[in-house]
Amino acid sequence: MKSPNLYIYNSLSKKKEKFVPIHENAVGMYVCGPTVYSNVHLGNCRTFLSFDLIFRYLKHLGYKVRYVRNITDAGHLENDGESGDDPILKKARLEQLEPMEVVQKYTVDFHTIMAKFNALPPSIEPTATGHIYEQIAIVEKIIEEGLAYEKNGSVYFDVLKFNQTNNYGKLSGRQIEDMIANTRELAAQSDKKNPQDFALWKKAEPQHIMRWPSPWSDGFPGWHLECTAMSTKYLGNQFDIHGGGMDLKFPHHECEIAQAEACNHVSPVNYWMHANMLTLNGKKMSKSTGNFILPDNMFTGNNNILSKPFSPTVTKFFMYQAHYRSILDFSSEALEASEKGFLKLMDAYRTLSDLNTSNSSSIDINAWKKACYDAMNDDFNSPILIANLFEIVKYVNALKDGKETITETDLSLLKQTTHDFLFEVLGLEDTAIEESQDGEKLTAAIELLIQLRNKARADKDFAMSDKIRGELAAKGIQLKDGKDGTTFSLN
RNA sequence: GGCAUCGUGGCCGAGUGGCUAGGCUCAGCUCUGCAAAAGCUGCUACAGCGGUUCGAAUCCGCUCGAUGCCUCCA
Repeated sequence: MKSPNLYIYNSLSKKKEKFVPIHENAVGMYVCGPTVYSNVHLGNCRTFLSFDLIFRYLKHLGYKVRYVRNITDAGHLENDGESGDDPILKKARLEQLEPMEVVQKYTVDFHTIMAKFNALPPSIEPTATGHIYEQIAIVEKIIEEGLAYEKNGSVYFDVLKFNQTNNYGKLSGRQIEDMIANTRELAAQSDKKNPQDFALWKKAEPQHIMRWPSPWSDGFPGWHLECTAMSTKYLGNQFDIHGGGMDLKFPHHECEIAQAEACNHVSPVNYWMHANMLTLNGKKMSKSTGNFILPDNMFTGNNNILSKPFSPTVTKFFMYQAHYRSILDFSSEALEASEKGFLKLMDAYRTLSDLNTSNSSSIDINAWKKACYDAMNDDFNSPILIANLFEIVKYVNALKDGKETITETDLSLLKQTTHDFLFEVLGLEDTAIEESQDGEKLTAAIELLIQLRNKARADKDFAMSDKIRGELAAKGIQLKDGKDGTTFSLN
């Protein structure tokens, strides 16, 4: 493959950097996946769709990508105190299920939703509970390094000691002094030496069902540990890209860096990438506050936020019209605007197949193609890519009107490039054409009505022609009279 | 309170030290039996106040406002 000129914004350096993978032509990428204790909401999906785009584009460039995205199926404590509650256990009690039934139920839901979005499955999707052994080994190593201590069956990471030789806070831009100065007064029951320390292993309370034996106690791993265990296991001590939602930057990713550096004495990740939040009513979507929408409820229209249902592909197109590092606010108006644009774009793409070619091109397709790649090479700038794709709407119309010309070679390049970006890179789906048998029958029936209407129009029987048009419109079938005949669309 | 990000035209949303982002809406026009659809054209914005500069919406400072993190969260 030719070396692409790809630049990635690195959260660690706060700069765009040229992307140079550790191994030529291969990329290791880890993304923090969901905690499966309830249905994924649309905000969660945005992050995974952002990284789906990145995964797809890296593959499109010719990289062999190993994309690891975990499933967090071992609950984390909600609070540091002993009274903390694990969301998976809480949900299990609520729904009267075994914890692993909860996990299974919402893992399936997650996969179903991501499939509806036409997101590619990751190369490896490991679970936290499947890697308890690896996590224990890491805790042992960190203790051996003298950077963790055991207290009452739990093990904590010694942040202050780590910070003497390393830089804790380099990802999130926090100074440990500030953190100490701003420590809130906690109830004093903690086993930690310092409030900044975080748990590597927690001893299970008697009522805690999810527990595993360890050298320190029957318990469960700390909530930053699984990602370190699974990323290093499948990608090595150092790998190219680590991604996740912006809200995981601190403390989760900061702690991952500390754990990995404590174990392996090297910085684990070359490029840290953070996808920004999807907001609703100007606030982050969040399960705990109830400010969220479930994907299925927007696909069906069963919600009181949106004016109508929106398909997964339109939703995705809407998201990709904003850059992954920008906050995106979710509203019915914005979705509707995206939907109209999307349909227009798809229409133009389809028309590409019906164009006439000439001996010369008046449009510089290679320059246009380069602009598309330049956009994506600039930190995966999908809004610019989409703006470029909208150019084909103008091309198609100008070519149809004979105002521009194109050679057969250029037209096929245009078609191929558009196809690649639309379907391979953005992973969109053309929903207009339902290739079902029912669809064919419906099409045949409507075309018959179109013929009858055109006959009526030719006979100046406008009462009849308007009746056909009106009745079909009432059924959600819109007729569109064009120069080359009448087509229809289903609303 | 601390750390960080952001504030762009009616709406959404890119980007940049000097050159039209793009989409949607709206208006006018073309087409049409009429309408819709489609197409064309038009609508020139960067929170406020200072500073740097030949030139800033883009860099710097301050003010105001919003959001995220600091407790589980994509």
